[in-house]
Amino acid sequence: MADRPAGRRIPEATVTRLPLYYRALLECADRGTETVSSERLAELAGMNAAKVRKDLSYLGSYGTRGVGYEVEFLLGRISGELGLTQDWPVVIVGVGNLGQALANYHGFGARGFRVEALVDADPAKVGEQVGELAVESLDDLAEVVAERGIRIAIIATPAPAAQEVAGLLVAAGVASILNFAPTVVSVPDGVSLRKVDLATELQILSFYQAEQGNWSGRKGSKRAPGSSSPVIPEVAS
Amino acid sequence: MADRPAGRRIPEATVTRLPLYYRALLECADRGTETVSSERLAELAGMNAAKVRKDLSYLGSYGTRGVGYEVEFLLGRISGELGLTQDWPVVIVGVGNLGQALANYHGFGARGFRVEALVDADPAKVGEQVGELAVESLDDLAEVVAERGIRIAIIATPAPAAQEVAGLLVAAGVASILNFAPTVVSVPDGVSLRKVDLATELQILSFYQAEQGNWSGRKGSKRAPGSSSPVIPEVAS
DNA sequence: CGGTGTGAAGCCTTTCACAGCA
DNA sequence: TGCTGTGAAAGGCTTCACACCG
Repeated sequence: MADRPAGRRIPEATVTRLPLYYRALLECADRGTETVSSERLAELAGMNAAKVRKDLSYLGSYGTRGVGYEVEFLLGRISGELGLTQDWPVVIVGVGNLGQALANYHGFGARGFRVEALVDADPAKVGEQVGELAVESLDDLAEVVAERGIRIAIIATPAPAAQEVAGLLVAAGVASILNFAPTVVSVPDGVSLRKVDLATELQILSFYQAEQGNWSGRKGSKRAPGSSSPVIPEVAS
Repeated sequence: MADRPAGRRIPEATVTRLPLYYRALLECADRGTETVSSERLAELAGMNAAKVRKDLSYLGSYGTRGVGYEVEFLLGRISGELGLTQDWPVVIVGVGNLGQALANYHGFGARGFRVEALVDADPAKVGEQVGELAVESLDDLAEVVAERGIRIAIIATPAPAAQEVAGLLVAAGVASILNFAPTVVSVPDGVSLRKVDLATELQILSFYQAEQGNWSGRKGSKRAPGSSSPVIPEVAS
């Protein structure tokens, strides 16, 4: 949050890139670098310098001409904007292959997210231990979400269950959902939804693969989208 | 492939949506529906009708005015375009939590991709059985890729190994890479690269979450963003 | 000088709206 | 009449290029 230049809205495309800058800046900090130029930052984030400057300008004018950006300061600025100054408790719904892998993925904790609960509809799975957590019942979802103040959820169920689970999550007070189930899920206004679809990503690659016979200089797929969204995503060079 | 209207290039944004239409059409086919209107298809794919028509028009004019699109025909058209008429053998490099989950994920097989090999740099993991496959050594990567005609790879290694693995893959002849490692990877021109970054996705959600105090009608992010796909257009290990 | 900050231009994507065909 | 196909308009994103400042 903090005091971004009044009335300035950060474009969606920029928002999806802030985490990349954040990661790049963390690397700089680890190495003890104190300032970075937009060019260097672009290199670390797989971007180009003009885009970096434009993006950062939405946060305010925090660079020093002739020098660059202060790493620590910018880190604070971005983590504030991304809401990473606090730890977000997260619930994962669906404890299959993917759900378990996500539960054991330590990249979340390192980035301000704490997997606080695992939930599954299958009674056979309830009670099972996964890492530090015991799987809880879908019936207790509302309670779990409310008690632990959870606002962010990950859906890792099979496709047919996803929409129903999303409904339960929203009813329980979750405001942001990351959906891994390969199906369309809709949520009411005011709830954020992003999706990650593994098979879809491969199919997109397959398109360019198939196209390669008559290749004619198209850039692979810098992703960005999105898809990333994500996909965006985002380099082929 | 096939005879798309000569000289017509399919925009990147459209390409990322073709898999969604494909999935929606498969649902229609399952239900025995023979034709769909752009409106219905939009609903099933979480899109709007105008966009669907525009997107499909890049494949050629295959709808019937006053009626809609023939499901079977369009399925054939899209799967041809996406190169799904053949099965693509895929190699997964990095058999940690995520790599294993991906190896066991049956959504790939259902969509024209066959996980044909698992590779890891850790000698302790080599030989280990994961599902139907035995883990092979990174040292044998080039051989594995060449012998099985692999063109598509998934990187599910820790971040520090990703760039090196990408290099090995490209050298071995892989032309499309899906990167789950949370780091920037660069590849030469002509090689397609997409990325899925789990922590990044959560951070984007976190942004909108943090923003909610001063919410003012921005759509959370129904992905497109991207996402990535997006659904994101996304995971890491 | 070197590197930021930013108008302006250009490109891509989405949306609109309606002509045209089954 | 109903729904596609598509020009045209609108909006957003990226790139350019340079004024400005430390």
